[in-house]
Amino acid sequence: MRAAPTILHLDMDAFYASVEQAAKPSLRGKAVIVGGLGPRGVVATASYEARRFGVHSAMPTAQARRLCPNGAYLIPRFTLYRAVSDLVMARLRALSPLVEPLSLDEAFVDLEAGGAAFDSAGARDTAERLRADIRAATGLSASVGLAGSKMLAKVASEGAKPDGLLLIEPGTERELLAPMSVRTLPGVGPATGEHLRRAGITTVGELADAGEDELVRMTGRAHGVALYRMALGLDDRPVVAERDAKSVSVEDTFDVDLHDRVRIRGEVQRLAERCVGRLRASGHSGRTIVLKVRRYDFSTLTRSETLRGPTDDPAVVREAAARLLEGIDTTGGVRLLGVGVSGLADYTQEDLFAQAEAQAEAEAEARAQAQAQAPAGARAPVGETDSGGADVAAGAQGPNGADGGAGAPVRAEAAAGTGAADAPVGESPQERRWPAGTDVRHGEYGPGWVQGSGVGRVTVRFERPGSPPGRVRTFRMDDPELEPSDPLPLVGEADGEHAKGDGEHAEEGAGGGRSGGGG
DNA sequence: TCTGGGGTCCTTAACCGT
DNA sequence: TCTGACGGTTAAGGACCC
Repeated sequence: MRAAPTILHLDMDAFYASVEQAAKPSLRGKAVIVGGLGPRGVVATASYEARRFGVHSAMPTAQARRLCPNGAYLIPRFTLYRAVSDLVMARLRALSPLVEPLSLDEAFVDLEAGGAAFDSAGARDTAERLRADIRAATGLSASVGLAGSKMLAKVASEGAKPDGLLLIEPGTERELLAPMSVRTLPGVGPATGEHLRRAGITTVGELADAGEDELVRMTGRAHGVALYRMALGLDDRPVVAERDAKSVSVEDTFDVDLHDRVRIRGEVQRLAERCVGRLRASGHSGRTIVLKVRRYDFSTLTRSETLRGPTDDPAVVREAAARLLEGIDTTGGVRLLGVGVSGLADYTQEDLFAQAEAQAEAEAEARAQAQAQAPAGARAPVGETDSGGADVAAGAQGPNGADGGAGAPVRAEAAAGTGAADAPVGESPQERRWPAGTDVRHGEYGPGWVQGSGVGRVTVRFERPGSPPGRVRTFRMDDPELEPSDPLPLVGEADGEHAKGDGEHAEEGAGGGRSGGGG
């Protein structure tokens, strides 16, 4: 009674980069790198064309530019990726109620639970239809792994990439795994891999031979047991739809290290506000406030404080974060700051009033106890919770249209300035930023995207998902005809229209993608 | 120009109460 | 009363994943 290979793992190929290529016809077949573009940015996703140059995720963008100077470097556009992801996940949910998303571009599906397949042939069939379906809906390719467990399905999809399908027949898993590197197992990263290598273990087969006791001794209880089972191909974790979030956090890495204590305090306050904004948006409150500080030498400290009860009051989180910061030595400089909240409860707006009260009282310890106990029944009208009103407004200044902020955290001061009145920057007031990859619309030329900018100019390529590669034009940064716009759907109202296939050599357009003023 | 951002889970240590 | 074992909670750090 071995399990039929009806656990499916789906992995979209080079997802962010593929979406960009689908959205920007001139980039198809070109090296595309999506990630942070600042001096400390890293690559989130590289297209397969870029990987041929040795570029891969998690590599510093600066290094990627050295390896692949002619690639197109773009900031991530999460709103668009999320929209595409929703289309894909909807396809999966049509197959089974048991869909477990791992990220925007990956998910497990229990086909048997949905009645979509009960044996190898059925699973293969379903998976091929799914891949075709996803391609039709999004224009993107996906790789699929099928096996009797999550771990093996994932190993299979890895082997299927790109644009493939691989099914591991029950009974063959041990032989299949044995020669593979220990690093192919989920949970074995650089540290554990190196640890095992020093013990002379490099393959999954050797891992299995080592035995459970030995592995537990080497890597600890939980890890060792899991490792041994995986090495044998054993994995009975179920596919679970809907898992609750356990924490919410935000962090920013700065272009240059921060030294000024006042500035550092200010940034922590901003991060606390942002964090609470996200916390509330998710309908949660939380009990433990965490401050994260990465110093100039990359050493990372965290400090946390657990409150008496959960809160979603920005003032409370700000103050806790400020307190935690006071205990940290920042001489030498700070490269990253972060604020998080964990110990989540799904308290929502009604509890705000009670929370604020409880916290105000928190200093007076004895009474706080009584407060926490108070029934949540005292639901205050939202309008009355003064603090509530205030931070709703504060939260509202963030999501100003595009979520572009995600791409350029480091320039937060400038970027946040778009909607906020708080920009203290006196000079160059109308200076707009046009990060590479941004969607724009021009009054005369229509939709396009920013290919690069610098020295007061911005270069835009006018094309859209359904169109042939478009042509490039350069404008002044403050051109009134030019404005940011929302992304267009990848597949949709096929704008049939003018299919003017003029030559307009799109070639070498990618080269222009470099945004740096360097050129 | 070294090394993002958002998470999860595990381990260890300290501390408290039984 | 002293001591030890043990469990739960909190805090800090680390590994890992996409």
